[in-house]
Amino acid sequence: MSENTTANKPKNFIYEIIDEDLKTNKWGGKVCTRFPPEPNGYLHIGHAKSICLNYGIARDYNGKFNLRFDDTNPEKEETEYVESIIEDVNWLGTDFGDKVLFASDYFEQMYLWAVELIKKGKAYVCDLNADEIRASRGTLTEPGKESPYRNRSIEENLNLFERMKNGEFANGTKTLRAKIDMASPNFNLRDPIMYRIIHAEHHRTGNKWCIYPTYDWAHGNEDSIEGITHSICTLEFENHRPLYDWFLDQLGVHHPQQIEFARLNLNYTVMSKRKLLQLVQEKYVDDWDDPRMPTISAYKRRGYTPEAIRNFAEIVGVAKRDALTDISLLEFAIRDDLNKHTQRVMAVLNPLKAIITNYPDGKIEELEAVNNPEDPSMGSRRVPFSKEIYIEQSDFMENPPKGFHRLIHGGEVRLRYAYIIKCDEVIKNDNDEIVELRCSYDPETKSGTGTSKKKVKGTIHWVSVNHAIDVEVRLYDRLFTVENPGVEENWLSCINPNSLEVISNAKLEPFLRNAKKGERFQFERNGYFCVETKHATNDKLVFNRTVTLRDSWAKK
RNA sequence: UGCCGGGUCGUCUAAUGGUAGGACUACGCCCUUUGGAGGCGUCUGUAGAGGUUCGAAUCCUCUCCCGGCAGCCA
Repeated sequence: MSENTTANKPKNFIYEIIDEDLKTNKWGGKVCTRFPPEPNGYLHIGHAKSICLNYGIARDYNGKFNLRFDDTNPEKEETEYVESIIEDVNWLGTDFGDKVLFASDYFEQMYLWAVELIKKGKAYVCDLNADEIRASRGTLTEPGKESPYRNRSIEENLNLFERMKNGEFANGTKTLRAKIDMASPNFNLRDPIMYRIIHAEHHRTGNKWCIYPTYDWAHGNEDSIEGITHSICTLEFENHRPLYDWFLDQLGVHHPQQIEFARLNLNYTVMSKRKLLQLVQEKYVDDWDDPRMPTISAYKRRGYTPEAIRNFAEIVGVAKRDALTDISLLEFAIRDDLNKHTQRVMAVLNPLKAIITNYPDGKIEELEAVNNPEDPSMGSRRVPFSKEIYIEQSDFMENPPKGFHRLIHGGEVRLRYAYIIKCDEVIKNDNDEIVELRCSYDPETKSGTGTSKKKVKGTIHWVSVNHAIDVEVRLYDRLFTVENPGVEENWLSCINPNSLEVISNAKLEPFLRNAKKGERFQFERNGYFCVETKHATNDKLVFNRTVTLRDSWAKK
């Protein structure tokens, strides 16, 4: 619980607030944070930032971190979402104690507190309908008008509120409102609604309740009940803080400090749950975990690691200014992690057959290949080499541009872990398409022998034809063609039509035959890939491309 | 035209009256049996105008720009 636990970390303004609180003993040395999702959709990378922030604070200060579902609206919430959220929060590696918490477990307490406010003359039952309330709220420049029901007696309010709870009234016919100030420049203080009548089945409380607390009334109560010290939320709640404070002050209960920070926005994607839901419902993507989505489950399926996500959260930092973060920061985080930890392997995505004419028929050599040059402890493997191999179509050019380091007609290139070969002949079909290469190899140039005097500019990967396994590979690109689709009037028209490319006949070295679902590899010179966990058949392995390798040649 | 926030390299983020720094990106060089990784280097920034001060990104004033707020959503 000391400051030096964070002494070597870069501090954001929230850490500074907490340091100061510890110094002044504001909370008796306690630090308690929470992540309070509404179970109305899947978690996305922006939520991951919030989770990392809140959990990171609890961890760094030896405090406590709660996972609490803000399930106050039965019409939008589902158990499926609760389950996915728990899974994602776990996957990120947070420790939220021995149980998951729910706002719905506090409904009784909140009801009692509402009664208390009525008794203090601070809340009243209002018979205005939604339209009438909107009409009387005023505008940006004009104050609102007080409800004609604002000055009901405490007894009448108590009676009416109980009858609301008992289900005597239809949806929308009555609300419980806080009696604050209809002339406040802050709309949130113009007699905000605390309870609305919703006759709907709640995913946890069933039909026990037909009145449900609004966010404004519920949220501070939830934080208070759990003993939260720092209630961290995003900027759009800044205007709600005075109300958060007002409720807690009226109640005289534990009063956490609300602190707002700027939510994460990533370019070339959308981050609103509403939009993500629409992408799913209208089938622009597979599902919430479609690898093109910015959801946690999608990143997981695509091959991202929790470490990379956490590191990304660290890299983007925490501040109050609005930001549109470049996706390259995320890609850096995942490459950085995968580079250090993944097994290298050779895979030819778009095969072109090459026959090494002077290599003996039927001969097979088992060549040694390093598994990970970044980590010698990962050892090496044997890769079969033979007369017929596949190389990448893009590794051969008849009319190469200046600076092309790969195979050309009459030129030489090294086959990774094998020999230097020379292209002697280009075979084409009737359509003038290259269908095969005839090459010759130099036996003196075998990899690792140190006998090669030759120097070639390029090294390309390959797979032995007779040993190759056929796999499907899915290449993903950004889901949108514009940097900030979320602000476009017709954002759906900005969807990238080429965000998914399926390659059904990629060739892999046999080492991968028994790759397990979710396993990650680097396909040398191509990128990082992982075995698909969801839509894959048994007869063929399917790989998802997590991210490409940096490619300083492709950029020209 | 109301209230609340916010403006620092292309992007994200530090500097809390005392040398505007880091990461990413881009570019260049070195190295390399992955055009990967790694190493080195370069470019680019305090929204504007005044003021206070020996000294201002930081404090004051005015201006400009951006975001949020008029759900019985969160």
